[in-house]
Amino acid sequence: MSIAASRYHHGDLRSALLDAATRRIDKEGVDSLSLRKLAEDVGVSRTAPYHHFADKNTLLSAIAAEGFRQWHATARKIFEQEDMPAAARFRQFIHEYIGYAADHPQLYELMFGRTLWQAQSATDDLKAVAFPCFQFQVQMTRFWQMSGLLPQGPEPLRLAQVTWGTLHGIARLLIDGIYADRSHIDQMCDTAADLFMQASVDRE
Amino acid sequence: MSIAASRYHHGDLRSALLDAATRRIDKEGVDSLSLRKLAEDVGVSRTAPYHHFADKNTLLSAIAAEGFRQWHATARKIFEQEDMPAAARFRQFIHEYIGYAADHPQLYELMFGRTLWQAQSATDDLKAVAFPCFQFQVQMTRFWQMSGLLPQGPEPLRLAQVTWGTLHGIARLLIDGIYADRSHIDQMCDTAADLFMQASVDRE
DNA sequence: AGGCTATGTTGACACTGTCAAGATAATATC
DNA sequence: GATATTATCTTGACAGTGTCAACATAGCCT
Repeated sequence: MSIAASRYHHGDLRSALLDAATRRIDKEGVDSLSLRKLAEDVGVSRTAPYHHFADKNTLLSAIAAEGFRQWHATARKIFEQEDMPAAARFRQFIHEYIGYAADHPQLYELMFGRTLWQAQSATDDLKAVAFPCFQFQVQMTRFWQMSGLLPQGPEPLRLAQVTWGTLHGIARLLIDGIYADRSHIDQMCDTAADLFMQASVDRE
Repeated sequence: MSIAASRYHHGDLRSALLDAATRRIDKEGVDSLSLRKLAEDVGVSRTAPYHHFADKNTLLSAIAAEGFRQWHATARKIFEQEDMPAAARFRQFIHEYIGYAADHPQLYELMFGRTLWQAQSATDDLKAVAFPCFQFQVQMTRFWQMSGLLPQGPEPLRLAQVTWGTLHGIARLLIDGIYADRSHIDQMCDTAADLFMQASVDRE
């Protein structure tokens, strides 16, 4: 029982799986992740994971959920820097969002990609973490509208869908390598920020 | 030789495969498409497709390429309606783009998703069709900038990446069912259009 | 000590993409 | 028109996948 490697019960297989999976996803992407390779990584038989996750999808959902928790915390931190002017925070938020996606492309893909969302495969657990994250986006948008940073005409939800859509779209074009690459990141972020903020200037 | 069903050589297996695949993708999505089911659909053995496509990826690329050809033609048609004011054309373009994505979600996913682009799996053939399509987006952006519809500050390429990113992002949020659904489409499009065009108003 | 439950194991199944080798038909060549 | 070449299609095989069923082990509670 003393030597960790030689015991029958792993001890903390659940987190070991999550760790290994996260590492593998980060390296090779969601698609090439197999439960069997994963089990081997951790030194356990093929079907052992099924005692901790109902199926592959549940495991992926758990990893994505952790990603949302982290991102939500980061977003909150940026948004709540009250010593910084709203416009600067807004700009920083955009850079951080795209930066997060560019730094963890595979995780971002998992969090916001069709693998989990398209066929209603997202776990209730995942939804419970993700939706507050989405709603926070709307909250921030409302604040930026009230601050005069963003145009006040559209409903916050609509505007949030569009601004977030922009960030999401840029992130995806980058990640998937479609007509955009990492060297454009900062310029793209600034262009987006300018576009949004200029749109709010009052005119008579 | 007379009865089509009973001949050894299919006749036009290549297009039959493309047709069947396109139909299946439209119905069930790219992910659940299997070459074997496809072969069965067409009434041919599992490995017959390999005489017409190097591998699954090549077949998918061919389908995506056809999608790009179609979309490029549509975009061109909208853009070249010279009797219509530029602003209206711009707005229509946005609606059509999102509409196209919403009407053919699975094809859109294939065309712009990681399946083909992420791991450099896109065929040279596909790239040859897709890149002009991307570049057309930049061309249009430049025109809209010169027409005063879009802000003239940023480089056309950067601005195109951002505006296209917005459309792409909205499309993906819709398709993947992330905090947006079909009933929001028109409002989202108009919000985006307003946002972009308002940003171009001169101010002193 | 006994039994219950959580956790691990091997075996099996249906499914996938793809390669190799052989069969057949259309086509080109003499 | 006979023959050879080539395009096309077939079956067989392999390694890989997710997941279920049946069984084994160990930890914990009474």
